[in-house]
Amino acid sequence: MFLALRAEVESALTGALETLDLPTDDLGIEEPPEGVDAVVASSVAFRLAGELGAPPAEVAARIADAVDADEYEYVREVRAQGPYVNVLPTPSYYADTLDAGRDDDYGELPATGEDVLVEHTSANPTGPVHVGRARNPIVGDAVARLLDYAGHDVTTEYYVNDAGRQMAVFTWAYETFDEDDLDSEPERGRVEYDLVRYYRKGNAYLEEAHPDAVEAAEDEIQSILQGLEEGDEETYERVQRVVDQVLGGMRECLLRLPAEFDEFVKETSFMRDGGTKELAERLQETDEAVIEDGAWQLDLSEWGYEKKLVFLRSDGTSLYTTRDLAHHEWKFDAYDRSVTVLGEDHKLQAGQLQAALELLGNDTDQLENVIYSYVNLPEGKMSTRRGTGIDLDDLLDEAIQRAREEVEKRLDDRIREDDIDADDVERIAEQVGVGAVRYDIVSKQPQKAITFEWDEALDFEAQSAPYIQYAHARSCGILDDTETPDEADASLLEADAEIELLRETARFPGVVDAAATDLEPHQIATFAREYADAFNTFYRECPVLADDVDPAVRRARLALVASARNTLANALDVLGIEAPRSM
RNA sequence: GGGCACGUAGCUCAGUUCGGACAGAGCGUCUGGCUUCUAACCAGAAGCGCGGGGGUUCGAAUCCCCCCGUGCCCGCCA
Repeated sequence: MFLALRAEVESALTGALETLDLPTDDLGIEEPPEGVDAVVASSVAFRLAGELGAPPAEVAARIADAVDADEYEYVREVRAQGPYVNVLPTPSYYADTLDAGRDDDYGELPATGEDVLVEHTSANPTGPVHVGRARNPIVGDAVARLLDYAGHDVTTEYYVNDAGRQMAVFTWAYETFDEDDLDSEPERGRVEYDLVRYYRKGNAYLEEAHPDAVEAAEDEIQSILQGLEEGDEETYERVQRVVDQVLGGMRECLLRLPAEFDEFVKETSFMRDGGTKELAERLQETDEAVIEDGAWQLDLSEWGYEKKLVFLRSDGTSLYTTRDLAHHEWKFDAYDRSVTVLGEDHKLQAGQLQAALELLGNDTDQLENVIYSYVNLPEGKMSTRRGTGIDLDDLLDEAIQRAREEVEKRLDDRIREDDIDADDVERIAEQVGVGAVRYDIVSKQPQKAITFEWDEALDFEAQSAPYIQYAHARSCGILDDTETPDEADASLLEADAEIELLRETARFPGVVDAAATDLEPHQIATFAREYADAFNTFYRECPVLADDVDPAVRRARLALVASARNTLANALDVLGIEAPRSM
């Protein structure tokens, strides 16, 4: 309802300003602070005060007088409060919110018909997913869900980097070394934990072995790269044997979050279909293409890049960015918009990619990036190759373990109404543990650096998923054994806590809209926390099922609780966090 | 050296796009609350003037300039 109200306010203010013969370019619409009855406000009077030579308060009063609230469904009254023009909503604003909130899909916006591709994670298939890059699947999955809620047709893509040097190294190492050569047992039963040992062994060998031996190995690695470039089928099969196994394990790990993908697009596919070769030829024909030291490069100084972008090595082979250009033209072909979630270390590359795409005549307005900073350990960076880092599997296991302890502690602490068996404990522990990890990451602005600390990542009491999940479980506790009334009179909701909760409920679709526009799922995380605050206050102050509650009031409160349950469940759903029915 | 990010209570973070109502939460500290729909909760107290300095403005955490600190990037790697 908030979006509808705001639209009415825009129209009303524009009309009022036109009546007064004032400019309407900036309406100064904002949400008032806590403690103000208004739901929407405007600070436009400040700006017009100078022009009119009158104090802001007087201007605000004049504007408020010029609005006829009767023309609008949700605007009850527009009044000046000091220099602000404040808008109070009609009873139907609350009544319609109470109705809309009871739909299971409350918060989902109407379909836009826009096809959006969200590429995220795309971690090189070299080994177990570690926490350093865990931000990518968590933020990426939330962005995809958010755009879905905002009404777009979303496809998620994992771009598989199976053509680079590291995969050639991996393939060589996998074929060269035996189990006996490895100096450690796999840390886990899953396949990527087994195979990563070959990758690490290979890298160590290249650093430590006799120069002659290293040269022989390098020859083999080069022949793999050349084979891929030439589209040699046997080489391709050899590399894929490693890629598919490791990727399969990584997918299982990501599924625990859960992060799922509609498409796995392989980098080699743009070599095998000739797309990269054709693209390089088009680049060669541009005015910006130059040959330096035998390599084809792009002079992108017009776009502000000092560094030239090499797109063909002196031996004629393509580079990652060359293939990624073909990849992106493929995206542009198939989708209306393309969003990529990537680490800040790829920022320069992404900028050059965009410039090159423009150079090739693409409309890059359809391309957007969500950039995040890596999660580091107190002692430094995490690395798959060196084997330093916390595995995402370990983090999730630890989170679930700590959540299980909490659930069990609470079982001992108090007598509960609901019956919880061992399966329930396990389910709740998983929902809460994984949810806590996701919320910890998705609730922060992605561009801020995070240093990983176990106790911080696994703090269930701070502003965390469990707090929001708990509010949801409480709402279920009220609704579970109760008939949800068909009729509910919103005007009976008069307590501060009730009105506040209803106001917050009304905001939800608007928050989805804003967060999706900005590609910022953390806005949903902030909202969800504030919403849980409002619900918990309501829960404390307004009994629903108590005997002395008037039946009509009870019906209204039940409807409000149903709206709250849907809002909490869907806000969590946007973030990819489960909403337990009991905790 | 250059480019890009980030710097808000003791700690972890919202707020910065689009400048406006007293700068907000959680944790921690202190106080009170479970015969009442789940106390992973609620209510209250103390605590920051937004890295530093200039500027623009009626008004700056928010915009501009300089400086300091931290991170990332500046490969014929990905």
